[in-house]
Amino acid sequence: MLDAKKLRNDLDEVKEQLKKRNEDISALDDFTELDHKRRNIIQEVEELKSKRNTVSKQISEMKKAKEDASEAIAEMQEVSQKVKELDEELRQTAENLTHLLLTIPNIPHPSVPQGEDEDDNEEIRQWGGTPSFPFELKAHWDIASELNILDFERASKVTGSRFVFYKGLGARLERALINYMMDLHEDRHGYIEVLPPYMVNRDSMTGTGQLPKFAEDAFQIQEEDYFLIPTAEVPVTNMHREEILTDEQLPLAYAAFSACFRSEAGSAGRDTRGLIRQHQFNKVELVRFVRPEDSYTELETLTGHAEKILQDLQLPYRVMNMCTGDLGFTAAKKYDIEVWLPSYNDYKEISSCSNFEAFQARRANIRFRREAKGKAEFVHTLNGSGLAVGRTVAAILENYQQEDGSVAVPEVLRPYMGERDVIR
RNA sequence: GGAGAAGUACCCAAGUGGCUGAAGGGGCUCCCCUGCUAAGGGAGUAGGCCGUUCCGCGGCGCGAGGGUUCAAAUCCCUCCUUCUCCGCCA
Repeated sequence: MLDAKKLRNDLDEVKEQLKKRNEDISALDDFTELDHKRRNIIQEVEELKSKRNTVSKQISEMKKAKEDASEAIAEMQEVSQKVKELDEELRQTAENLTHLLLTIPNIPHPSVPQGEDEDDNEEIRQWGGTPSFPFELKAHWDIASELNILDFERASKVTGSRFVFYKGLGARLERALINYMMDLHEDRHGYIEVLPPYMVNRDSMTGTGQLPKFAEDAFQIQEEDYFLIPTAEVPVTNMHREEILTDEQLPLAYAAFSACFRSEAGSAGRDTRGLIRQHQFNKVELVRFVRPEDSYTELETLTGHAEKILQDLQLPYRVMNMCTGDLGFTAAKKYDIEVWLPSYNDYKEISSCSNFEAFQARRANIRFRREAKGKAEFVHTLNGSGLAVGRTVAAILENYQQEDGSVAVPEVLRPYMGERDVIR
């Protein structure tokens, strides 16, 4: 959510900034009118309430003095009726205004390259080069089925398409990665470990920006107004919804492992094979609450924490600075980390590291105070995958495949794999 | 899931319709007093949000949302959370 005061003062400038996103922002045209209407009603209704408060007190005194107050009471009956009508009108107007604000995307940071779509994203750096294979390489789903460590067929029988059973050393590899990532972030990068709820309520989904605009991307629980989390970002960021943090608490950093659930609406036919696009997948998510002035150096720190995993795993990757047209609704700036997938002969997103500035904090009302008596300010929130576990498994299977069909185990994972050095 | 009880400020807590724009404690901050400390005395402690003609004024705030009333922490309804007991369960 953007700052209503900023929209009031610099609407044209905001529009100019948002145009770069290549998105429909015509809803903003109604802002000024709604904002004025709201403030006019407030003035009118508060004047009446003030009068009512004063006269009510007089009525009380008149009654005590045994005077006749019926005239004043009759008058206040009318005032109260009017107040009721105006309050309703105000509620309606404020709701419209809030809804409008909730559907306007974040303003891109000046360091975000301007562009229309993913082709305009800017490569920041590469790591690890691209490996060549002296034999015919296989896609991870073929490697996995030959090793009997992933079972897509039975998962579609038991549930449906885009679900998977991990089996044997496949399941072990997934679990090893989760433990490896969590240990690293907790022990070396200073994150507090969190195991969050996998369902959240509507306010939480609104706080981080999944609702109201992107309802079709989420799975919703029928009996309750709950949603399966599409990422641990939602429960973890919302942990501090409606809170005022102290300055000493910042920067506050959480690492959370969770399953993630996405309906993948509109992705029919894309990445249909393998682990890349599932309705349920595991992810380790890093979430940071920081002082506004620190958020851009924090974004670099956060991205570095995610990159460290890939470096330890010796997986080639590149870091992309997402352009204005590919930024996503909530981010002011976003780096995608893309891992090399030999079967795609291309890089594929494995982590997304974003600075939301105050966009989520304003929606979720997460603030901090620099001094005990100081004014509460919005924090900046950031998050990034560290990493998507399923895609990491895919990358390991493909990059570590060997001619005989086996897969070498990355060295850092061996302690987590019962000291095995190969999956065969 | 059933039955009961409770949600008031940083914490505890009084409060059954109008001097409650919330008593009283505790804690915290500042001051006084006594070599230091403890004890004692005094003052402050509703923040937050919203509006505004912004060193001021006004509105809303007693779990949340509605309702009754000239007037609601107080009466009524719905919901949420916590606690106790029962049931079920990993």
